[in-house]
Amino acid sequence: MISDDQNADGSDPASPRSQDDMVPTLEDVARRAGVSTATVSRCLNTPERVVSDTRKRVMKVVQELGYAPNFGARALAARRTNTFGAIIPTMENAIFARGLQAFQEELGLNGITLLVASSSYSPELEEAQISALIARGADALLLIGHDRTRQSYALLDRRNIPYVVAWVFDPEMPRLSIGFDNRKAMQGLAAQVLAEGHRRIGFISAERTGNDRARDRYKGVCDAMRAAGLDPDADLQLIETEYGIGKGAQAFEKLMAATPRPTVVMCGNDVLAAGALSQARRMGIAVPGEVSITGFDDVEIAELVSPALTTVHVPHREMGRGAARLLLALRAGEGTRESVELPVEIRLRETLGPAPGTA
Amino acid sequence: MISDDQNADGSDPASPRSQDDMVPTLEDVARRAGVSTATVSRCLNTPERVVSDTRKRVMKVVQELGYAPNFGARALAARRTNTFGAIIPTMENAIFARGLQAFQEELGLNGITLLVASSSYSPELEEAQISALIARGADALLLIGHDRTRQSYALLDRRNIPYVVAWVFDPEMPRLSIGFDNRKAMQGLAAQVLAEGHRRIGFISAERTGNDRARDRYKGVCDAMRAAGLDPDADLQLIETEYGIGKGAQAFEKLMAATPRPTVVMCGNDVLAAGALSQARRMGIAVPGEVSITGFDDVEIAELVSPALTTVHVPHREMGRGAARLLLALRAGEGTRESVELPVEIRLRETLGPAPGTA
DNA sequence: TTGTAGGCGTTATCAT
DNA sequence: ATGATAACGCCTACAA
Repeated sequence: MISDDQNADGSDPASPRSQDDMVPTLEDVARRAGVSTATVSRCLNTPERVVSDTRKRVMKVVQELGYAPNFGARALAARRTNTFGAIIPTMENAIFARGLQAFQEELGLNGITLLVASSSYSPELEEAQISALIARGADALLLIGHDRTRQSYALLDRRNIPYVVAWVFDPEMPRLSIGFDNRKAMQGLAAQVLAEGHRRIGFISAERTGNDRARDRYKGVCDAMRAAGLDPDADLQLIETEYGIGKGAQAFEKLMAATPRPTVVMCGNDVLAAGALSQARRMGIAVPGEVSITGFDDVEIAELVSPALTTVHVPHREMGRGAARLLLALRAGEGTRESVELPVEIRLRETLGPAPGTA
Repeated sequence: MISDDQNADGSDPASPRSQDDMVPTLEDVARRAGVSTATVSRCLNTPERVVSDTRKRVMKVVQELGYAPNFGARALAARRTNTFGAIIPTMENAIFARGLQAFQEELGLNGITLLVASSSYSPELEEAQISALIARGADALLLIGHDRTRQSYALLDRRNIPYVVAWVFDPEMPRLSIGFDNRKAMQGLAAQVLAEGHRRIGFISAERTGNDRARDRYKGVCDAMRAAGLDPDADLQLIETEYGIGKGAQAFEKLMAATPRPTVVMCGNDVLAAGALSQARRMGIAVPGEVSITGFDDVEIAELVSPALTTVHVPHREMGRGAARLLLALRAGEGTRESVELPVEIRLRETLGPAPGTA
């Protein structure tokens, strides 16, 4: 915590680590307040069980010394941490940031602290993070999506850590989750697209390995196509790419190189779609006149861009808040084991129009 | 980790929370592997100091039992946590998300875990978070800006926790920091604006209380105006607002209601500017023909919007990475006590043009 | 109401 | 190379 070598102050090595000695402990407080450590502990944890007079005295000393309980010791002795953990793929994606903010706010209301880790979409890394959070005594965990290593689930099960899978609701998955049905949602949007007469579809997907949301969204498009008598293998052109406006732009350009061109480019998320849109402008392609574009998530940029993006609105904050409540209930032993499906809503804005040549 | 009241399990109600009994400890592993706890500990921490044969045996048992060291106990005994903490105002702001991601990546490379908390721009809340992170044994802290309670600094000092103030470089502040000079940067941009002939300036600022970055940016505009012989009190119209595209739009509308209108609306950040821009379009005001608009930060939307936003580019990722390195060095005792000023760059794009009526 | 003392799971210092 | 064992800081029966 401090320099070991730097302070080569000649003689009486003036204890190069003079700070640690100064971290006050419960005992320091107790001694200085003239009470036992038990009393100090009570002042901090169950103030009502100590007479107001001594409590005041103790709290004063606590202030003076700037005492803060050692979390490790406390966890060790009390066997609970009032800490929840969350592992998200990345903080750079606004949809997680927003949901997490709500998650944290709800937890804060209940006196519990949130630890956040991000896995960079790597199941192995996520496994390590889960392990780390468990080791840190996380009372419960928020996870994104169902895709993870078998060991991750084994870890969770063995310790019987309450957890909830968020951002996804898959009726076929038995795990407790809160979110929406990505496949169904995208299918709904695709149905709208097909209703506009589009038959050649380009799809810009986020990377699907280790990401069930992305996979489901892709499947949703296929579902809708089949339902309309189309063959995804023939009429759907897929590009998988990383996250980012620039990536969406590149993918769009590639898609436009095909002959014949797709008449609509559906995107796995709004950021990709925003990139596609900007590229269309750059290429002088009219949207939705020549090509329609759709997104997913309905983040702020969806309304900002021009023409405004047709997309699927997802209740991120509600998901975060709901996840917190589920976990809180679970921890309290209330058997809220029912997954919750949140509604999404197709937002028809300006980037989706009829297929060119349609009456 | 367990409910205190709930499980009033009268008789044998199938113990609703039978997990805790099964959490393996070092001792369990030791017993099952037929070695001492010390050896197991060594296998985990200094594997080179234990013969390969026993090590394999031990690790096998570790696997079987799904053992994970108890963090609290470890912190207690080892007196270090390999954990850094970061407190940001909000996760919903992309500039922090991005910097934090880089911060975390750098830390991960060095085997240290990051704990993130957000203060919602409240100094009191931040103080509590600092305390919580210290209690959790954070070895070092990343903080945003200089504005915080006196007690917060007292806390930090008393425990001698290494910390770095990021997103800001204020030559007048002695504290170790990494970032850029918000005031100077905004002054530079404002000078450009003035050079385009603008004389009536509208400024949409983020809320300035508890936010020195916002204050400094505002001051920067004033500096530039004075340098050009203008009086900020007379020629600058200020609106302070919350974060968000919608808020920027509202503020812009309000600014446009003035007579005479400002010929340029400078914004404290890109998100506000994006909102202003969208509102201009909505109101049929030509940008930059009738009104120029500028942002700050150069986040992705700055290039996405049309016309593209003139703004100040800030190296968010470099800040995160640099902060990590500073902290790492500090912890290692390398006396890198020098604040680092990162360069910003004015990005002249399309939303800034000459003042109407200028030759 | 308050104090005493045992124990929580690891690490680290000595021995062996 | 490995094993005992004493901390580490706090909580919580239990006793007073």
